[in-house]
Amino acid sequence: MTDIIDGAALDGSVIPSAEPRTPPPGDPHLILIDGSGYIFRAYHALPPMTRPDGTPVNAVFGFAQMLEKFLNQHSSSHIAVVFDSARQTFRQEIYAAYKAHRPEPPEELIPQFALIREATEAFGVAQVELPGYEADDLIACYAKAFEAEGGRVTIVSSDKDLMQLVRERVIMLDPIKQKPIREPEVLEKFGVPPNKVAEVQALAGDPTDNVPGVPGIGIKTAATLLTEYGDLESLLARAGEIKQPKRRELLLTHAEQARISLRLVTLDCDAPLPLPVETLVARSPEPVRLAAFLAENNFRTLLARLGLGDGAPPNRPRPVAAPLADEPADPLEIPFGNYDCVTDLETLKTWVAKGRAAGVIGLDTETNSLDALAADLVGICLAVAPGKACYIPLRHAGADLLTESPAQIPAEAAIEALRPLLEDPAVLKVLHNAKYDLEVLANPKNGGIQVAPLDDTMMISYALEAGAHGHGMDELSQLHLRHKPISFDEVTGTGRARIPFAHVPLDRATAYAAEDPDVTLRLWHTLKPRLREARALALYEQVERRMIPVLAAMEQAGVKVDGQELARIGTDFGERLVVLEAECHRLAGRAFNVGSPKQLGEVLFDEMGLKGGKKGKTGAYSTDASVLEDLAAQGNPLPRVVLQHRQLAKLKSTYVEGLTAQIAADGRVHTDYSLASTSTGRLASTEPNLQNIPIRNEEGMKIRRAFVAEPGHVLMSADYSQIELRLLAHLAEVPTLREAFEKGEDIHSRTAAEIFHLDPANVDKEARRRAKTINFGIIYGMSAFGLGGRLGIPAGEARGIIDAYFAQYPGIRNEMERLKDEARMKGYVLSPFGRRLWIQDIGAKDPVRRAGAERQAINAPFQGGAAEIIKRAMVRTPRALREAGLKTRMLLQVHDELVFEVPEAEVEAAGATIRKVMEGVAELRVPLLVEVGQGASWAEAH
DNA sequence: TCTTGAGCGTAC
DNA sequence: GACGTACGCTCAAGAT
Repeated sequence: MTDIIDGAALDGSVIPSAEPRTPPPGDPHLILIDGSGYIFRAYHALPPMTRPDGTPVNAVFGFAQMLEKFLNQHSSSHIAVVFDSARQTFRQEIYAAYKAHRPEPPEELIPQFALIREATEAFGVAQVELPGYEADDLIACYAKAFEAEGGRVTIVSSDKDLMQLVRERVIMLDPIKQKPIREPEVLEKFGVPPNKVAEVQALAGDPTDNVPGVPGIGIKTAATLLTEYGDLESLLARAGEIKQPKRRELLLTHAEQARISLRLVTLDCDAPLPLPVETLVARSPEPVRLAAFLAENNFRTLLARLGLGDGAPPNRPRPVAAPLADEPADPLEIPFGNYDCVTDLETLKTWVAKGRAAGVIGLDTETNSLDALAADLVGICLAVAPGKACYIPLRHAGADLLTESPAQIPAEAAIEALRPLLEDPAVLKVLHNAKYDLEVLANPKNGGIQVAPLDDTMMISYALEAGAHGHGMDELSQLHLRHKPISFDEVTGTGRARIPFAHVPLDRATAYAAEDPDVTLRLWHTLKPRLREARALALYEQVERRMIPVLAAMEQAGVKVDGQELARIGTDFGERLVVLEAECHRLAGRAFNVGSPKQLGEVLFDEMGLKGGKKGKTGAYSTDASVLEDLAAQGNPLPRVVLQHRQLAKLKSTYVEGLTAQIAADGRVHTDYSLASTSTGRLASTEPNLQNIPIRNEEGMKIRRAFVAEPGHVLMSADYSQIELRLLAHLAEVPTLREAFEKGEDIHSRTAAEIFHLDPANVDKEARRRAKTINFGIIYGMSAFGLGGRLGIPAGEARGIIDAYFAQYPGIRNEMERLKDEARMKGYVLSPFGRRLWIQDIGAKDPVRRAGAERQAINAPFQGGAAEIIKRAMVRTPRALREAGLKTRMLLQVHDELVFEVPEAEVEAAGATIRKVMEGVAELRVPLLVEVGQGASWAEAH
């Protein structure tokens, strides 16, 4: 399962270095614009210009003007502008003087670089850069990748260094002379074909880049020599044979310099691709965005030329380099609806062809179940462009038993026709909540399709705006597209009137179903570019997107649960509950429902006269555990019995019965992890929730013993020790806590010694308990009142402890204040790895709500940082296990713990591999420590 | 009869 | 008012 994405989305390079494919229809053509060349020319060609706010913009204006003109004159299926992203590259390591005398860019140009990137995005053109690589290298990489896919490539640049890339399907275009450069032009310039250009340059050198070459040898001589000797190495090897003594001497003396020069001028075409080739697909600019950009920079002539000026549209700008000639320019104006229902194979094939030509498609499935692992595929929907979508019914039935099934393509035939598209490494599939559809389609009964490569708009939204709002498709559609999609309930009805989707008439099914991939594709166009702007692209590509197949595999694997054991526990609990209930009734003097807090409150407070005020806005008595504990301490026996009843009732209903109902035919329980439901980046687990299985007391532990391994296997648990406190020591830079973690000391004892000024040997249990409470309380933003309540001491005394804590650890207080300020200023706080965690209510007038938001702001980075660390471990561990030749499977994640099923023979190797990955996944200022255990059950693995 | 929210308790 | 993040169960009241 993980394999389908691994090679693709993971490193950004979806293009395998396989045989060239048959070119898809529609002439795949990638235009790569050398952004640096454009910038340089724009800057020097135009006199200084500034915006009203004083920002220099002459290069931005020139760049935008040139780009607009170019897009107006050329069109292609794919396009990108490539920028340099480093002064320090591998070339400086080879030869320190490389480009050493290049002056720093002029001061007025520096603030314009960012604006130029904005301009590129505003025109709807992808921009590519990669730290440590020059634009030329990236151009080489993308040319190679696209050519391997059967496409052709045009490089727009006048940089002669790029001429080495010219070949049959790769040409250059000189942007000044508007002249194509093919092999003859290269031959004319260098006297050799393109594949020898680098060697000529290696001999001749290049003063502008400080490439030394061999003194006294120019391009002409170099070409002659290479033609005679074949290649540089042969020439250097046989230099002694050269007749002219001077030339011979020079070559012999400077042979090594020539070799170094060759490495400097040879472009590196094996760099990772920062963006998948598919995302470079040409698209029309969003008029609103483009107009906003042009207006912001006061580019009125361009606004006017594009028909975007004041009182602009109705005159829509013409499509610029649009992939489909008949696509209108503004996605917001393309109507929803009017979708095709595909019921014959010929039509389906045309949709498959359209999808391949588009390179990016929206995809969604319709099924008969929310449970991905159980669902039968009922239909598939595709979108090939905004507004162009279809529904392909596969297993629709008549509305009732008397009505015949509607005509549709036999499911197997349709699936086989779609498989090449859905598995095509050159077609990016965009889904919303991809994990679900991946699992449905991977199921053999639904075709066993391995969808790749993919993007997930839910995860894109989550990477951008966790905590700001939900990430369901309907919500995002209304938020970003101002469109309310047809709801599922509208189509199927609700309650007992609900009909299975397979029975919905095809016209209504199509109107609903095809809208989903249409919305998804439009959301992708809107949201994907924002990842870069929010500095969230790496988070999305390297963590969130990779989690999808990892979690799918974990869900599919499931964990074995001993149903008979659960049944025995349930019987035991049931018998004891009967006794406890009778005892409650006896102590109350009457029968009542012990499970009803309302009735219990009446018994305890109205009838028995115990004291304990009201709570909550409903005015009801609170009867929670802390209240009952207090009452029990007063000497009344009933609360104690109720507490015991509550505990067993909880275990029986939620864990014994709830869990038993979830055991699948394979004897295992398959949870559903949600990837985008928390505000901090944590996962959540549902149906069943396997992240809150009891562990803290003996009765609860019995449940955990029912989680077992297959025969011949053990369960292995690996959990991060004190990860959030380590993050506290890391983020707040607390030297003494760092030292304690480095030495492996007991962190709470160390804290106790420091805040209570005790000799470490004299820290007793109570002091340690208080220190532990405050350590965790800090991470939760706890107040003196809360701490006092927790410790059972007056708030004043708790205040003293907190003051002592902050006096000892001023860095922590500073960090807490900084986080609150950050949230107030920006509306979000940054996690330790840069994720934006949005905080609701931080600007609320209501002080209660605002205080709550401040606690969230304090807690979110710690919780979110820990979540990110374990996610990184999760995307690496399966691969590491595989590469170690192990069959160990990762089954569960519980926030700071991973659970594996390990063949007995692999225990040692798996433990070592897992620990190594988990501990090495982040470099903090304190070490990460992972505790590993194993046993026949989850209880024993701890 | 079904849906919804409160109250409670489980985990990290 | 007072400790962050989740999910699921039962009860009870209100909607259908």
